[in-house]
Amino acid sequence: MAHPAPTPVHVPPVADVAATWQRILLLTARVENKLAAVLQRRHGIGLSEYRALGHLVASPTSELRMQELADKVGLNQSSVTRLVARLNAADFAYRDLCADDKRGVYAVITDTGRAKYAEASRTYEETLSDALKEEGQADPQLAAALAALGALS
Amino acid sequence: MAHPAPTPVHVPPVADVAATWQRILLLTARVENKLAAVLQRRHGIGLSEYRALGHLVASPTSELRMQELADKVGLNQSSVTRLVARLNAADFAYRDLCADDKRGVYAVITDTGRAKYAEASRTYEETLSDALKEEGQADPQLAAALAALGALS
DNA sequence: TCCTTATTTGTATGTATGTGCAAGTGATAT
DNA sequence: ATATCACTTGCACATACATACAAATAAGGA
Repeated sequence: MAHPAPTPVHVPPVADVAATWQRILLLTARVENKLAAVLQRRHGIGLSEYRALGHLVASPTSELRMQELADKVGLNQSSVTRLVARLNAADFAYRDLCADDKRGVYAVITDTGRAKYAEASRTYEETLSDALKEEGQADPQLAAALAALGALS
Repeated sequence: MAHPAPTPVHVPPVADVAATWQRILLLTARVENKLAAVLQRRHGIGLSEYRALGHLVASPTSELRMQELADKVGLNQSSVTRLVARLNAADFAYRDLCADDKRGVYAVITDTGRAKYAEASRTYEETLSDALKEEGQADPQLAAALAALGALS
């Protein structure tokens, strides 16, 4: 083959979708593991618990129906039953029966839960920002993608 | 305050890192769940199993040390012991003792495993591409980020 | 050198946990 | 009544962590 086209400096990396997906998964796994570890160590709380508290805090009424909470945290109903049980055991939330529909159950955040969330959220945000920044430095292409989402700094 | 700076047409969406991270997590959760479901239904195989087979196929020697495999699939060493046990039970791989280091164990893919992977990988790639495309359509900003990584089409 | 002992390495097993699915229960709606 | 809804419970499973074990390697002492 005479005169093969000179390879451009930046070979556009062939977009192997599966390989790219794996990179994304490894990113999320590393960051999530770090978040979970830090939250557990510094505040004695799990990721699911933390996020559930976050959604409860964000609720104007300080409470959410079990199914709503399930949707928000991305767990199924049965998992949320147990999650709220754990929050209850830690005194971060309690279960309140719905007055007008006796099937319904509200998960309500307590003051203790609020305080725990306030405390943990500083750690969470900081750890998350740092972790993403770090990942971005190791992989500029990833950094660009994260920046496009507004996930950096 | 007189003369506040006129708000530009595109308010740069305030980059709440945590909220963005949640979007990414929901994306991965949805896609991974879909992949897992389709793989399980059409090929009777789990995601971890599929990915382990992928790494074994990619190995020039068709085998990997347990710890190597653990690193690649992003699982704990003990989880890989059980993962390979499942692959073994399904006749997709077998365990081979390392000759020069009797502590070492190789996980070796079988022809059956190879065939299963070849078959499942078509489903996997297709499902993944479709799912990402779909997610991208629902969220243009996400689409841009995915495109930056070469994860689309 | 050879033997003994300690440390490290590679993997396996016991146990606990969080999760999903399927089935169950009681309340509501049609 | 019957079906549907909101949630809970029983069960199974994949995973992580701590521990155990066996092989390899290192360190001394004769």
